[in-house]
Amino acid sequence: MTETTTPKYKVKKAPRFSDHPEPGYALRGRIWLEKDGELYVGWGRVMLLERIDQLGSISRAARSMGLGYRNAWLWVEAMNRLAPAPLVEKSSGGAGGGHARLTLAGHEVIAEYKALRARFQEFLKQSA
Amino acid sequence: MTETTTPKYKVKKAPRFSDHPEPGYALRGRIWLEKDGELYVGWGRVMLLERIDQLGSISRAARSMGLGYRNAWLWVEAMNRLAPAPLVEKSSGGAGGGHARLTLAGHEVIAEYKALRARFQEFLKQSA
DNA sequence: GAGCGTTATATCGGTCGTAATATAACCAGT
DNA sequence: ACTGGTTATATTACGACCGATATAACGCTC
Repeated sequence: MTETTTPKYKVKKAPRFSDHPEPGYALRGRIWLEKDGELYVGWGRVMLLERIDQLGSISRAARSMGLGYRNAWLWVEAMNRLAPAPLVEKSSGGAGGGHARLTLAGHEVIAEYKALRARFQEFLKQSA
Repeated sequence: MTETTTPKYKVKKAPRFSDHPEPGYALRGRIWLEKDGELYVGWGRVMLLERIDQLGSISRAARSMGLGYRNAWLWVEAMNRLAPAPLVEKSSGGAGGGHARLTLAGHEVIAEYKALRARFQEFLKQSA
């Protein structure tokens, strides 16, 4: 008999951002900010904010990072709702169809999170 | 008209372990160990190892922490496979139906991860 | 060898998040 | 007015993970 090597169980997954599946053992981790237990800012959202800042629109930012527009829009919506002041200023219609720009608060959040993340990466490296 | 307040979108989630949904802003995070990009040890798995050590069986450990036996078994299987040496020693049949015990390596992994986690908690507190 | 509780394994169904798709609203330019 | 690309929103479909369930294998005890 051909004994089709029983496929066992599959365990893999495909995380969304910044995965460097190195060989051997590795210490990995994630950090994020919550507001009242709800996700406020994480790495993906910060990347989105940066792209919006660079490209001027949610849809372009989403496309550029392989993210669906729907999700991108939901994320922006959530961040604006959870932040003390909106991070992204949106407008539909008009020249070019519309646009989205970062507010000062948006830029600040990017800077804060990236600084935090840098310290965290350092922590992971130290602890490895 | 009664205008049934459009339910909008839902965003909530229900993480598995150690969640303390505090009000206001909070820095949260998770760390885990991977082997070749696959999850090796995380908080849930360490909890499982501890329960196995205390209760002497996978099924009792699983029940005690509201985890399905299937998952508990899969986790143990994965950990044993990914570890340099098995963390859990299993045997079926016999007195009591069978049992599972931690190896020395199992105890070491628990200690290592918990120490790491403690440092991480400290990091989160400092960075908040 | 019958019983028992555990390990071991397969299968089905629900749930949840995301992808894909579709469509409307918007509005400065022309 | 019409155009064009974006924001805004709903709907559907799909795939992964988990819970529940079922059943076999195991081996000590009686």
